[in-house]
This record gives sequence, structure tokens and C-alpha cells, in this order.
Amino acid sequence: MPIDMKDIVSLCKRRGFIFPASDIYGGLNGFWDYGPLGTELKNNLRDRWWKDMVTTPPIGPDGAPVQIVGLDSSIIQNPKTWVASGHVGGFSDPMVDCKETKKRYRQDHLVVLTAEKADRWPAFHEETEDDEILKRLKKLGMPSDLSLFEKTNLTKLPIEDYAKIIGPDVKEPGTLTEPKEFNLMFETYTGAIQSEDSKAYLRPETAQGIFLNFKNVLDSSRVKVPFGIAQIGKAFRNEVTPRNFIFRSREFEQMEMEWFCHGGEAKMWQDFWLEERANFWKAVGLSDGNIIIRGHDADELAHYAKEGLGTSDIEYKFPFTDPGYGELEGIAHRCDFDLKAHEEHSGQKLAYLDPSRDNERYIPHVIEPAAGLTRGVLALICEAYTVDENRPSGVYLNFTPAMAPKKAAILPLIGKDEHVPIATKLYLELREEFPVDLDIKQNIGKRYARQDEIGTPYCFTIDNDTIADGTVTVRERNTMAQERISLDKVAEYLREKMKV
RNA sequence: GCGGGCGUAGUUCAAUGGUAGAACACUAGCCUUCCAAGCUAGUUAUGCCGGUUCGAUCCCGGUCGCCCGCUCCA
Repeated sequence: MPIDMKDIVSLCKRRGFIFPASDIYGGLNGFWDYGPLGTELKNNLRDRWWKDMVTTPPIGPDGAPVQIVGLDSSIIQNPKTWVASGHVGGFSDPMVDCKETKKRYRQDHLVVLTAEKADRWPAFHEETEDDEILKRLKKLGMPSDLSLFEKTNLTKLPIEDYAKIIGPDVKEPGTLTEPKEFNLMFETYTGAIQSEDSKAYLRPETAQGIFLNFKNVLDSSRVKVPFGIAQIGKAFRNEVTPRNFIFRSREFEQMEMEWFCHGGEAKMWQDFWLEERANFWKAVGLSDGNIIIRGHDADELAHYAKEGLGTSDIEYKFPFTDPGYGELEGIAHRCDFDLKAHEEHSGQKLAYLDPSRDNERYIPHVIEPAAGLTRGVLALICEAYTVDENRPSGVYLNFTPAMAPKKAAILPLIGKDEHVPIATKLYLELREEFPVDLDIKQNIGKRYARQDEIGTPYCFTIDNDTIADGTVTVRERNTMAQERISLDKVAEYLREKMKV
């Protein structure tokens, strides 16, 4: 039975994983807030990534651990950053829409045949051949004589003239909308006075902050190429169409690592990181069958990856993409595009002097595993969501113990007996090490059901036997099976399970 | 951005041009020695703005949000 996203969205809200942002004002398209449990879940995924990248990075192909250092750069950088990176300019072209055909044109790609006396001015794509223009003039019942008209680029015409313009694919004038700016970057202003000079941008990717600090890290951290710089943080894109819950939102969180290496070794490192990253997603609980690795076709490559080895995605089969897949992480070969661009625009030397290669001086190539943290959270939730009509809750979240927001619940079997003090003591002890819940109210079945719904893997129940022989019941979420273990072994038991 | 659908409690759903109901959740109490989310009670809703009307949750317009398709997606 296919999972309905509606059920997941409502569970997320009902249990405090994810809320619509500014909910009491009716929400805001493309923004979401993480509730108490969603925050724990996101932090768990984030911390695991940081550990795998920075604290205990993998063993490299040569048998030695690779070197990766962390960074936390500013969300707002000098706006020249985004000129150099290609984000300003590339996607800020004004577009006009045709109200009739719903087609969209770049304003500067259209030329208009203007004439003082005419009240209908046909527009054409700038590359349209003259003989085709003549044909169309005939169809429109206009004199087929180009000398009567002047070719004017649409950008040169005032908006008042648009009423006279006949769009490239229609017969009547007045269907073109006024030009709209189409920039995916959020704009803001630094300082209290707003002007063009103080315009700045919220970063559309965390990567550039890493490139900006390449030299600083190199000069301060005793790293040698090949090495990596890792960063986790918010990024912002004014998506045309935010869709699919938190999958495409306008504010999201990335986990990016830029791996700097010699151009000749780029292929080896891209293969290496692709495998490492796929293993990561499996380790946090995504099943083999729901993950796919897909190479980008040439025509979908980003501007920075046009040359070189291209990009491979790690994709997940979300309920809303099924039977297809949605991107979770891209492992791109960014070549030396970014450092070179920043060298040109900043005038700073960013080449690396490599003593291990006879002091060869070169701009390192970059392999970039760039993952969506918030997309990862969604994948974890979708993967964990399990319908089970044989249990009171009807559904449970099958998180791995390591990812689960709550690792265990401590439940006194009877709420007002001497079970409560023992449970409280255990709770106080366990919470030093793990996020755990103490739940006293209502009968035991309700409490198990509640924990199932938020994906708590273990419940420890204190009963009369605990008083008699110092044992507690462990109830396992997926199987609902119970076993008894010694009260003083509970912490160790949990510690053991967290490793899985 | 376009087209279509939908907005009633925390969630899932009822109903009505004139007092808005239920289930579950939540809170309190009871009961309970392990799935009994059992019993009792209680809190909580017509997205927002405007129009028509004596009266609008219902009809109309706008707006915001969600879903589906297209478009877009550095």
C-alpha cells in the first residue's frame, strides 16, 4: 500500500516534528518550522554527518585517514561573491510571459518591429530569420516590407508600448506581461539605509563560504592538498514552486564538503566520495532498495560542472516521486571553476604550492558532496513511516536507535505506586547520556502507542518485579517483544543499541 | 508563474443562509501488574479581508495556504 504524504504531514504536525512556518498567520509558502522532535531528529542526522566528515573522517584509498576541517561561514557575504560564482547574472534576466500561450520569454531575447504609424507591433525571437518574419507579417495581414519597420529590442521599449506588441506565438496584441525579475537569490541590504550599493544576498548555497575561506584555512590549519572543508548551514533560494512538504523549500539546510585535490586525482576522489556518501545514507537507515545513484546528463549539468567529470546524484524514492527518485545529495566535480573565479574577481592568489609535487603551483580541483540536511530528514521520516494495523497506534516510525529523537521512554507500570520513584531515578540517570522521556500518566498501552508514533525504539517499564528482583521490562518498538534486564544494566543496554 | 481541486477543533472527518457535531489527540480524575489509546469529565474550530443579506462557516470577490498537473529548479 503506497504511503500518502498527507498522513506523514499530519503525523509530523500532530507529534511535533514539523509545523508550517508562521502557522498562526496562515503559513508562508516554502517555509517550515521544526518542532521539538523534528529538531532532535535533524540534529541527530547533522551530528552524524559532522562526525563522519570532520571528527572521524574515512580512511582514504592509500590507507591513511583523510583530512577534513570544519567551517561555519556567514550567510551574507560580500555581494561580489555571487558575481564571481555565477549566481548573479546567470539567473537574474527579466522574463515576460504571454498571457495567451502561457509561454515565457527572456525579455532581451525578443525583438519588436516598431513603426511610428502602426498600432500593431509584432515581436519575434531575436534569431528569427527575415524570410520567416516576412511570412508572419503576411499572415497577420501587415505589409511585408521590413523597411517600414525598425527592429527594436524589447528591453528598449517602455511598458506603455506593450499593449501594441503582438507576442511571438499569437495573433493579437497585448498578451505580453510586463517583465518580471527572475532571480532565485533572496536580496537584502546591509546597513540601515537601503540603496543599490548596500544590496546583499542570502547565500543560495553554503559552498561559496568555503571557497572564500580556502586561503584562510590553508594558512591557519596545517592542511595539505588533498583535504576537505566541511560546513553545515542554512541556504536560501526563491524557488519558483516550493513543493512536496520540506523537499523543496525556500529556506533549507545543507551539509557540504569541498574536497580540494589535484586535477589528475579528481576521478579517483569522486568515485571515493560517491561510495562513502552512499554508505552514509544507508548507515542512517535508508534502505538499499530506496536509494539510487544517478549520473547527470550533459544538458542538466550546473555551470560549474560543464567541464570535467560531471555530477552524480544520490537519490531517494520519496512517496511523491515513486516510482521515480528525488535528489538527496549531489557529488559534483566543480573542477577549478570556483577558486579560479574568485581569484579573478578578488585579485587574490589562490593557487596552492604543492611540495609533494616538486613545488608545482596549481588551483586545486574540487569534488563536492553536497547533501540536503532537511531533505535527509524527510527521507528518514518517509523511510521510517510504517503502517501496522495490528497495533493500537496503527502506525509507527521505524527510526534507527541512533537517529530516533527519543532513545527510550521510562514507564512506571502503575502511576501512583512505588514504581514512580524508581522510574524517576532511572530517568534522571539516563538523561545524562540520552534523550529520554519519563511518562507516568495513563495506562501502559496508551503510553506504548504514543512512543511508537514518535519512533522511540525502547521502553523500560518498572513493575513490582523491579522492586523484588531489580529487573525491568524492555519493550522493543518494531516487534513489541519484551524481555527483562537488570535495572542497573539499562544504560549499558542502550549504549550498546546506539552503536547499531 | 499557469490550470484544476481543497481550506470546519491538534489530527481525521460530519453538518447548516439562523445554537457548528463525532472520533482520536490533549488535560484532569478513575481503573489498571504490560498493548486496556478502557471509563468519566473538560479544553479546543469554520484560514484571512471584503461584498450580498435582517443574519454568511455556507453565496460572491479578493487574498493567503495546502494538494495534483504543467512550468521552473546554479
